[in-house]
Amino acid sequence: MPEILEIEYYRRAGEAALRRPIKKVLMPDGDYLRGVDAAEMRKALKGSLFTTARRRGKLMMLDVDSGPVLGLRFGMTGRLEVDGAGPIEKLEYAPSRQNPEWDRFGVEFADGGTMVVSDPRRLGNVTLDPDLSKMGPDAWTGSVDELTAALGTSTTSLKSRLMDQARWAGLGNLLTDETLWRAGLDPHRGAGKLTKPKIAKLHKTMHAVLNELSERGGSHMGDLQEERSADGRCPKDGAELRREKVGGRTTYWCPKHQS
DNA sequence: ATTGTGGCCTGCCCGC
DNA sequence: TGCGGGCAGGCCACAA
Repeated sequence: MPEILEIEYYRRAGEAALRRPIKKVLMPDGDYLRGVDAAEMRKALKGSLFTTARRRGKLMMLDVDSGPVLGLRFGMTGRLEVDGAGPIEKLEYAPSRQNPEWDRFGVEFADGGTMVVSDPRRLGNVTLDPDLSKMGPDAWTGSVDELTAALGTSTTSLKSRLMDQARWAGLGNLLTDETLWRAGLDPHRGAGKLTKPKIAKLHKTMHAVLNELSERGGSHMGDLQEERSADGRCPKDGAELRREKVGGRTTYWCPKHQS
């Protein structure tokens, strides 16, 4: 489920996990660790505490006072729970009922509380010292110039470029569709073919989407969302929405006003 | 290098 | 009610 907005909710929730000594590292699913084994992870966290909760794109990071950085990626169905509660949100596709079997990683604090990553589909992962060099600017804070650079002269579709985390980090399928729909841009349009004013509009629209949907409660709260189904119609002009794969992802868009 | 594709996993929903 | 197919908000390895 999570895109940049949800990861930001998790980051905020993660602030409740700061400055609490870690008593135990919970690793019920060894495969959930990437590039680090259970012993190394335990060594890095046990007896230490988190000092900062950060985020870049869809990557959440918790700085550990002893030096390492814990990286959390949530995949499509991951969620973070601190002291048994997740941030308030509606889970559209992820199972809404919690199941302890889906706990993949966590820590138990000396005070008895916990921070747990639950991920039914196991597409997320946990790392130490995540490599940020292959990640683009954060979509929420990136500038117009950075967006322009991210689009570059690429001939790939605008949609797939916006979702390329190595160029522009944070947008997922829903936020991209909502943004392009509001900006009146055809998702198939060549990424590197936008005029300067179009890029400026895209940037402005994207920020409006992020700020607005963040307040509404998440990536699934877009104006387009409820029409994301068979026979969906454009909320702007009533045209029948197209549903097709763009950049490998199911895409809804309005052929009447997106060009 | 860049771009497209398939696959990873599992749960859920819909139609039969 | 049960079953099978298709779907899923992400990301990575791989091939062309």
